[in-house]
Amino acid sequence: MGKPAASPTKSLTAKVVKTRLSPAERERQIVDGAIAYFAEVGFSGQTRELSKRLGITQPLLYRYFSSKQALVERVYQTVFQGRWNPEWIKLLQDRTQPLRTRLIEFYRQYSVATYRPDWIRIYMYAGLASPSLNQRYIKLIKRELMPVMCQELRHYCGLHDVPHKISAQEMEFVWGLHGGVFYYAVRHHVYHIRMPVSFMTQVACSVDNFLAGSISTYPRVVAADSGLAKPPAPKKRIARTQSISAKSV
Amino acid sequence: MGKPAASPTKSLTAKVVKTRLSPAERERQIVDGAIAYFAEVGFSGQTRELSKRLGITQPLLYRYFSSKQALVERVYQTVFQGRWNPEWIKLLQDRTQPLRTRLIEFYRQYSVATYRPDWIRIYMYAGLASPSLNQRYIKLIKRELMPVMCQELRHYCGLHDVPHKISAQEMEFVWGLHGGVFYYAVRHHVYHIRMPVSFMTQVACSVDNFLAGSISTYPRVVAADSGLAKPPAPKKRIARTQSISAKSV
DNA sequence: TTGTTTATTTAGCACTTGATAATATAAACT
DNA sequence: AGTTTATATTATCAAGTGCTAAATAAACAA
Repeated sequence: MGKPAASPTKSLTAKVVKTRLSPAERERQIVDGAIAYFAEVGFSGQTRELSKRLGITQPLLYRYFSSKQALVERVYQTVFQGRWNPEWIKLLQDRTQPLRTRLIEFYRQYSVATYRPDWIRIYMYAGLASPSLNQRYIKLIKRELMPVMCQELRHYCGLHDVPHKISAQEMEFVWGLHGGVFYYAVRHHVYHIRMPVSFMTQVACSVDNFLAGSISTYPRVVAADSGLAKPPAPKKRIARTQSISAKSV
Repeated sequence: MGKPAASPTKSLTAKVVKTRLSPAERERQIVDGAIAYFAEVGFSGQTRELSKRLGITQPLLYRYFSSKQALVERVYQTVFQGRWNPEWIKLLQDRTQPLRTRLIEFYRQYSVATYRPDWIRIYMYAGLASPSLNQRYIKLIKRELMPVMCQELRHYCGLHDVPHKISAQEMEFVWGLHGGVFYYAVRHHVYHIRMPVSFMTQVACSVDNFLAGSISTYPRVVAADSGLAKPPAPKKRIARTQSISAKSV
């Protein structure tokens, strides 16, 4: 069975007790290990290497998951699911606090839930392999988070009685902040850039700048939408957009 | 040799003219194909499938590249190299134009060079597989682009005679804008999200908000750094940083 | 103890995949 | 046309890879 080279003197300590786990426990262990492993090497990682890291044999994986694909999808599901906390909406809508405070606190909590190496890496691997899951996640953000942020931003900017629905331009306006914060996390956790400014310091700074600018910028965005969202009749001149010197290069 | 099923009547048209390319041309063709292929499926893509797409046999790849790894590195090199145009610095420093105009024009040109599916996807695959290349690229941005943007931003905010060097906090401030713009491109080209607001419209909007906020925010960032960048003598109280209500959730 | 159940391992199949050597063949040069 | 040169293909290897069936051993019940 074992390698004949193993000296018998070690047999006392070498007799590794292979405990049999309950199916539920073993399954959880496999999923956890798979998350860590696939986050590290991507979904083209091998089942043998995964099993090795788990300290089990490779065929055992197939007792719990019918195929590698099934395991991968379980990893997807586990990672993407339950990352959204509905409490965040209430937090953002709590107007007893300044919006600045709410946004900063939101990003603090949001980052704890999602901006960690495992999540971000699997998020990126998944997005590259097949973007449908990311699309769904982004749709969640777009549906749950963005309208609330826009609503609070309208209030913050004194736009109290804007009749029309929140527009795509307004959403995109907020995505600007959101994307900047996200990319900080990517540089940090995926590219392993040394970040001289802490995440929360940077969030505070970004939020400050975002809000300070919004006072003058956001009303224009809100106003622009109502009329310009759909084709606003081709009244304007043609050469309107940027025709900045094409001199260079 | 061939499949016996092939009817001889087809031999006239079926005789595909396999043109022999010059080594330089063939090599270029392989690299181009490899960029497109690896951008699509990642670097775990197979050499057989790549050769199939190129319309050549798989061993032919090994006449031009000693190993798959060599080809991959050539792809890295080709994609990452020569994306940076030094003219952009001059463009950004041309104070005969408003900073807003310069920033928008910069992002127009920058996006043409880098925010395309191939580049972004390979950038992300590379970053996940081994971040060293991305680190080098980000270092380039940090060294060439960020200081210039910060300098122009100082000028824009009327901070004419700031003695000290541009700080990490200032750089990070600009990364906020840069990251937001980048993430737009990721959502668009990697996650294939339908973007209802065009890239340039969104860039203009982000730049506007960034600049509008900077007037009040950036001076504080610049000032904060000079003293606080390095450990500023432990004079201050301890519980200084964020102590935002930890009440929720 | 003995038997039953089932988690876990051993052994191995079928296929893929990077890589190589031998061979064929198109172009270049007498 | 005949010879040479180097491009391109065919055939194939060895290691890796997802997956399966049978053997083994731990837990539990009689």
